[in-house]
Amino acid sequence: MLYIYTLCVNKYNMLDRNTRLTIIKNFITEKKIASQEQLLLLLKERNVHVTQATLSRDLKSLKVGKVSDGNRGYYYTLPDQKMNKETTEHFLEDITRGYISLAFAGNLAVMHTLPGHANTVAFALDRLDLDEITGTIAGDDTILIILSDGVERKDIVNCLEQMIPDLELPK
Amino acid sequence: MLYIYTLCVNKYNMLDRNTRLTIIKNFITEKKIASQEQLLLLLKERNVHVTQATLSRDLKSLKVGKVSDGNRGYYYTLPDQKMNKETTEHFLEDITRGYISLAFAGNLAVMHTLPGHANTVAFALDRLDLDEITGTIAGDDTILIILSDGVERKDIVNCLEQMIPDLELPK
DNA sequence: ACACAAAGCGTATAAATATACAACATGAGG
DNA sequence: CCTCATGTTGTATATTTATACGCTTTGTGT
Repeated sequence: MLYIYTLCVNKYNMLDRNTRLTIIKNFITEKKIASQEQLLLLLKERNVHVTQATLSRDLKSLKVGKVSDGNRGYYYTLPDQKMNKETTEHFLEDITRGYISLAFAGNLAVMHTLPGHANTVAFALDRLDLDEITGTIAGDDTILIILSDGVERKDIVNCLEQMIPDLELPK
Repeated sequence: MLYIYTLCVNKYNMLDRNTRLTIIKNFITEKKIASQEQLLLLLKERNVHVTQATLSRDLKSLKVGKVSDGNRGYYYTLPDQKMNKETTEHFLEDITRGYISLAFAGNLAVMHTLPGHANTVAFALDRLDLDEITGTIAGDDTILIILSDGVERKDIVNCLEQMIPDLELPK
């Protein structure tokens, strides 16, 4: 992951707010951050100097939550973006966000997703209305994709690859 | 929803801790609770008298998180019970606890479980990361298991038998 | 250029949450 | 019965997070 941010500063040496929010989002996605103080230090390492008060406001505006790590700790999380926008672009984003892997068995395809994302991804696949896909069934993190008659593995891989070049698809 | 709790109190008039935790879980499930103070009042209405300190400890032990409501507010949430312990031993226990039977159809396997256990068992099967299994889809008491290419029925039976000798598997 | 409104920030402080500590309760072993 | 180890709680306090207030910046209309 590469962080890109402008170095534009005003006379008060403040980084642009949106840039800071982006950096914060990246930190929260990548690391398990337990407190604003910890985040403050991480930002300081990146030469982003703000106070705890600003951070508190930033987190609220990002709608960041705090959840258990399963043991004794807590860490910040970004909210699930289950937006209701109904555009192809949005569906592709949903797929990209949840996708982990794709495999085949017989005439079925099995897509693994992040936990809880299967529904969102399957919904997106349905709404894309692809000829190659007859239907999908979603569990929690697995989607069964029923391929249309005569559709080969490479067809569906090509189809997905064309729409979302970033996906790590099977050969 | 009916709340059931014992009225057993000791000489310090304290309700049983587990009972209180159950009541708290119910509240958190049903309502959007934004602070410990609010929860304190709700409990008081049910004649459960504790201090904020105890509540803080209760929430931590329940691994309760706090997430955005999408607007300006935050509310408590219980963690997904799926992501708890992540050890092979634990997964095998989950399978043993829920397993009822296994059957085959084509290149698919169908596992029956105790009602409500399918998700837990399927999650465990997934996380064991077996070569023989391409994916699973869980309903309430049934799991569809998609076998990997070239895997025979006896392969999957052997595999499960080796890991969990106690299971009653098909001959 | 000027006035005004809106947004962003830091300081100081308030509000919310966590915890150190000591008291009491409970259960196991002697 | 006693003693020790463990667990639960309240009080008081520490830590963490949110916000009121005043200042600076930026944009907009005149």
